[in-house]
Amino acid sequence: MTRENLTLFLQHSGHISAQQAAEIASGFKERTLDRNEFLLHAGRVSDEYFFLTTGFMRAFAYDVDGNDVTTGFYAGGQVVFEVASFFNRTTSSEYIQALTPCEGWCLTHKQLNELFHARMEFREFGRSVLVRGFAALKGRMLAMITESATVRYESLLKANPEILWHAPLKYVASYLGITNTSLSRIRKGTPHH
Amino acid sequence: MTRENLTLFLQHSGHISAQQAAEIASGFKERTLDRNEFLLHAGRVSDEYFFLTTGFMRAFAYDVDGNDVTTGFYAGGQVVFEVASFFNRTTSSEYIQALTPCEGWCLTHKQLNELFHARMEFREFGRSVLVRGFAALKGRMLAMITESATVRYESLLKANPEILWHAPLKYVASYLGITNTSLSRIRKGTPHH
DNA sequence: CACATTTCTTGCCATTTGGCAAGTGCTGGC
DNA sequence: GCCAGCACTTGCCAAATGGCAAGAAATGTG
Repeated sequence: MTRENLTLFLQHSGHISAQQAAEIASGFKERTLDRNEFLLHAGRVSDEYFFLTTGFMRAFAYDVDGNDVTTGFYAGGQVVFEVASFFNRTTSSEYIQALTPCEGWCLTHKQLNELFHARMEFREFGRSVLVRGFAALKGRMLAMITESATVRYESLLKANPEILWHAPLKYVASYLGITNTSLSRIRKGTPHH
Repeated sequence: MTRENLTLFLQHSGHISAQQAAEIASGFKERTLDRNEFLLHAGRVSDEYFFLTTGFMRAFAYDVDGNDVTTGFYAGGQVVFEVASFFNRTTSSEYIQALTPCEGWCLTHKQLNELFHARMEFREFGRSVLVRGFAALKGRMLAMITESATVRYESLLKANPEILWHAPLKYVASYLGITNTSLSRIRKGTPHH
């Protein structure tokens, strides 16, 4: 993706004027990731605010028993970073990994703060990224509490079919909060027993 | 709570100087709620950024079957508002209700934006409120996926015993993602069958 | 204080989901 | 192109959680 496209992306995602968007875009550094490459390792401090333009990523953590649990999926057009680690400058307990080759643009924490300080529109954009992520997670949580695994899977299939294109089913399963065995049975469709 | 205490609260919660804190505090309006009174109704737009000083509150929504699902609990010292509704100025799908008589201080969306614009320290404070809420919800989600209902209950009991003081068990149950029947059996301790 | 209402518990059983292990199939590297 | 290693499926059964309904306990109200 060219820097011109990044400019357009900023304009459309966040009510930012063409002029401002071009100036903001000039500070970003291009970054690509190979398939399976990590954007962030657990134990490190997240210092990349990454605008993913093409490709597909996931975030995951290990639970106490050492199981890999997928905490999020990210497609092109989304901002990818670990919120708490990035803003609080604490070590991350999550990994972020490319599931396909990825391209995008990134800012360091320092650059982001300077831009937030200098440009109100970009500040609003940054806030809306946080608010959007928060609201999405609340929705997932409510679904987790009130809907069956089957319904959660069907909703995901309808709302985010691209996840099923790019991620192995075992990652989808832990994201949905079920085992890969159960997901397999749900996908088969017939009642299990 | 006096306005002087609000000033101290701001100082300690957000690296805000005494001088700034006093100026910021001067804009807040005092607000009290009776037990069971609503801070926010579903269908309305949240316009109160509420610093709860004393009392206990909960947020909840209704699922498709009309069941009341508790989405959050709030104790004194926390900021209470519906993030998406407040910042995006959209109608809320959640209610926020006082479980005990409550006291606190509030800001409107307009006031908050003016303060964010004028005062960098307060902006940082606002961001940290969002980040903290986001991280807490991620932790709850991970626990929901990886831990049994019994473990989730025991963790809650250890980390937030005040919830059990103030909220009826049926609210705690839906917050934990289980039925009140199951919570009752978990509390009893003996295996159920 | 007495009543009505709500909350909580408990027994019975159903349903959902998980664990394990074997088997199948796909994929990627040499 | 072959082999090794994952990923996925499936059968069997176990464990966790839920649904319902009755009763007990707590709570609010006049």
